[in-house]
Amino acid sequence: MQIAATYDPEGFKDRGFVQAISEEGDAAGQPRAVADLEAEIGTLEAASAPDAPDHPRWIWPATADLAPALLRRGVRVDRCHDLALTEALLVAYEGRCGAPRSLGAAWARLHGLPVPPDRAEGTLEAPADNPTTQPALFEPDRSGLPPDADPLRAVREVHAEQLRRIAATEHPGRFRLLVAAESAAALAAAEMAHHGLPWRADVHGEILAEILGPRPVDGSPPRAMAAATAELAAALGVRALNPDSAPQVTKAFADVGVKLPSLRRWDLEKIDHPAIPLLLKYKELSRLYSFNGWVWRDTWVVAGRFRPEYTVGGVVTGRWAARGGGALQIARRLRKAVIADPGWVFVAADAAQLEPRILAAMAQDPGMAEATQSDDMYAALAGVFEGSRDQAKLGLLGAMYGQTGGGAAAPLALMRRRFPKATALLDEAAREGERGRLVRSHLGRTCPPPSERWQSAIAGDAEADAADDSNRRSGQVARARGRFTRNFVIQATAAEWAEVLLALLRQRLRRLDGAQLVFFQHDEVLVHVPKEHAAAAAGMIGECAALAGRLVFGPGPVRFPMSVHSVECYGDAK
DNA sequence: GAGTGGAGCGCC
DNA sequence: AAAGGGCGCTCCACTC
Repeated sequence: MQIAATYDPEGFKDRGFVQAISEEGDAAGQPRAVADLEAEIGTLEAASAPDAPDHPRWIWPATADLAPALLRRGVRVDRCHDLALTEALLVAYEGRCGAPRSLGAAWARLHGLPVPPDRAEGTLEAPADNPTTQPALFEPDRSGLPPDADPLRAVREVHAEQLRRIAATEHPGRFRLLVAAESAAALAAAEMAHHGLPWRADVHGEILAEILGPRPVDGSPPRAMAAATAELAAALGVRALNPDSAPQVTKAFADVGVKLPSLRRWDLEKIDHPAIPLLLKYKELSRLYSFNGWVWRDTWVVAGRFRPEYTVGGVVTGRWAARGGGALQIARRLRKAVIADPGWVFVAADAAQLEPRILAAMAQDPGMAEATQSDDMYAALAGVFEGSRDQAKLGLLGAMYGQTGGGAAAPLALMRRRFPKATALLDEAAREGERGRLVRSHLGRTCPPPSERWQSAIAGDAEADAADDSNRRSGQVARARGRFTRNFVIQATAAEWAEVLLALLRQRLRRLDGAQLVFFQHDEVLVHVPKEHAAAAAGMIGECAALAGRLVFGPGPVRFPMSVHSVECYGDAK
């Protein structure tokens, strides 16, 4: 059963409307005003089992606006159709990537009215002392609907129109799966933000103290950083130096006769001078201090949980973005602070070599598909690449990233010869990009059109006097676009496979009392679960990975193995 | 003093 | 001759 649901944009926070609608998107019941929309949703969710045929699928403006409030009240929703996320997928498919996606925008487009811009998402505030703080009585309305519009009717109309547009895509079944997975992912993201990632502030503090020294009381740099700065200055023969200042560092090295091509670690490591290791040491310490130091811990770890906010579809390729605390860049050495509650464990799973497997499945390349039978594709292909696993990895990754030169040249040539179908798929995507065309993932997520810079570089090509220079530049811009589209088809399809996996896993984990999804990072998932359920959760992850492969690509030979570990500490997972 | 852009790092 | 995709975050330098 599908139920349209929306807050009353005019009313108190909790007021809203619901109405049953048919599979085709038509009204199938009377609209009802309810005094407490969240309670109403909870009641209807609880009225039937999740796998019952009449269990609700909520058609609503935006999961990100509704799900947090529902979770605060203990309401867990099973399925939804997120109109804003779907609208974003559809406008991108139709070549208008980035067009406003709110319910109000979609409704205005439908009626030929001026389209309001999306309301900027508020910047994420550091969490308050009490993470369950009640929201304000009036929530700002983000729907973008004009005040005189009937919100329920807008939901109904936009939904019906979206169903029509989905049916008009080249592969409607695939697109429907994409919409379902994206909507389920939004529910999962809200749940993860609600649960938070277990984080031991005391263990974090021990790591910092060990590496940086005691916490400074006055905002001065910690002991180890001050020492590294002093040693660096001494080695360069200067009295004082700010190692974070590129001009100062460049000049100090120049004064001792060393020309630095850049301050990147990669470039610095090639230079033989006693001050270089000191500079690298400083950069390492400084990164920890400024990015994940005491200030970070005190800001983001509240009541034993790290609570970032995830943005589903926040990246053009369909990967999630995260705001707050750099959630998708948790440094490896800090994962020691991610420790399960007493009696609980993490079941940590990551998809092994996901992107080459995605390529094998998309391209239906028999040689690559054969290699996916192994848990280590690169090792399985070493024979093809003159016995070297490293060369196999270089060839596969280089082909997907658009690398051409350097050490990758030889393995890329082998890749081209031995896996022609896979190479052809990538080359085709790159060619389309270089011509300014759009490319799509397997399920239909579509890349943005070329930037203005790209357009003007190509256009400027014809007019420029210095034709050589201009040609070279426009060629560079076109090739950069080609590398983007080449990678897009793989990264975007990998992201949708991962979202399908997440959607399946989220459903299945309901059977395990207490199990919580607490972290998701592109191809990796962390489940926090009572110890006695760890084996069951691990089994579910493997099953869901295999099922995700069949749902996205249909039956086929490509394997998607997961590497799964039950650990008390995330740092022990790999 | 606030805002912007680039450099650089580290996660996938 | 060389030519690697996506992000978030922090720093500095620079501009207004």
